[in-house]
Amino acid sequence: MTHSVTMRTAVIRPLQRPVPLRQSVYDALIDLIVRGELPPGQHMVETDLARQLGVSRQPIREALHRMEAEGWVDLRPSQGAFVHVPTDSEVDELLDVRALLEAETARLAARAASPAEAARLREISAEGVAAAEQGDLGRAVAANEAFHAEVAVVAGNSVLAELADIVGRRVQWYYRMVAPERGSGSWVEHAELIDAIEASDPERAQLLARQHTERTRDAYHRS
Amino acid sequence: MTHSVTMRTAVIRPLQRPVPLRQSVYDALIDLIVRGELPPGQHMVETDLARQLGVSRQPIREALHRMEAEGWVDLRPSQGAFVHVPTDSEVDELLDVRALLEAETARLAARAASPAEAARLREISAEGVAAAEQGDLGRAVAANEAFHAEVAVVAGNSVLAELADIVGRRVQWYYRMVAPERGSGSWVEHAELIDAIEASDPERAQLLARQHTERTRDAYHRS
DNA sequence: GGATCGCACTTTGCATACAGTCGTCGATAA
DNA sequence: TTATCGACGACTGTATGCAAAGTGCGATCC
Repeated sequence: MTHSVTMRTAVIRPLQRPVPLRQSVYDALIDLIVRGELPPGQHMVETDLARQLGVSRQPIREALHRMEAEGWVDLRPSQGAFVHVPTDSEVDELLDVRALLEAETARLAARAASPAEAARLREISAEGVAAAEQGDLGRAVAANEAFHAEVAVVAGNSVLAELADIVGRRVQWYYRMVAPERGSGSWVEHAELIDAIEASDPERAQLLARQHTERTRDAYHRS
Repeated sequence: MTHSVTMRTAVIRPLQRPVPLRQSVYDALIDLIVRGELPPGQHMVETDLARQLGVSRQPIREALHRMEAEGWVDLRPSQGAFVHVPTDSEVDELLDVRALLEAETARLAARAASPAEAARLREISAEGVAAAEQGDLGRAVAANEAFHAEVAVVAGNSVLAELADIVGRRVQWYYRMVAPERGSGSWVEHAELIDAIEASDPERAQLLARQHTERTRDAYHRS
């Protein structure tokens, strides 16, 4: 019987539990904000969102609370949720933090990367380049996220990875508000970073990641 | 009338809106966890907590969701909340991140500190020393938190401060589980840090903060 | 005796209901 | 005409209700 063979060799993973509604709502709302449908300062009325998304207020509330913790919205007591309005100084602060987290992630990745992992990074990078050349913005953004996620995995610090992810997504949002065309990442710089990681050169990887973020800052300030 | 005088000189601040129940619940639950009343792995049943705290399930749920985002509990779909069980590797990761954040905070603080702010830090430090000498653990812990908070304020990056606060509190929790006696902070090391900040020596402040966290790591691993 | 199936209880996830608070608009009086 | 007070409407904060999913225990069969 092929079954017994399958049973022996198959990787049993903890299965996919039903995705809670609050998670879907969270994703949907973040998307609305990032895409600019909900502009900064916008009052997000729970009842309206609930009706539009076809769910009750409960999952909406839970998503909004999480979004507040991550800095997407401000929750004024007994007034409700408002899309967060970033100030210039706050953007600078956020970029500082991102530089810190990304640089450390790159450093750790360079210390720990195996040849196979480096190859995987090159793969993703190639996908990103291809998408960018074809002008497929969605695929390029996806590849960019995959790249950062993979570097974080290689670095092997999940706490750091999670923080970097949260901070990174907010930076992406702010960045797109001033430069809608390119949020796909600079693949030339990524290639250099992979070189450093593959060469197991932590200091260089750290420096490159930091420069990468600083370049984002310059681009932001020019707008 | 003294009133008009008061009106003129008083600092009008945005007033304190009613504290949502979820905030109180959040504080209460964190306290229960940190003090060990709810041990790691413990199943936190919403109904029970609601009855014990005298509120409905709703604020409990909201508090638990926030606590999940900050790493205090794990939320298994359709099973509920469980007090997070830290692994050794996770503690190491967390300490790495804390070292990173605290070091950067110290560096920024040293770059920006005014003499008045340095004096304020010395004040808090003195309070901490006094509390420690009298064996008043509660006051010592409070002074320790106040110290870190003040350094964060001086550093002037609120995003960084918030992350450092969240990470720091979790480290405190883990630390107390293995060394209940001293979670009050080492005031000798704090004094050195203040020296560096007062002398506007960012590199030295950064190094001292990093060493401070590494010492925490050693103490943890010895237990 | 041991393993397996099924049932009942527990608990969460989501929906709905109710009450308190805030903002706004209009009426009234100076 | 303008400022102030009051009532109305809208929205949030909290509580409760209901259905589905999960777990554990006991009965049953091998």
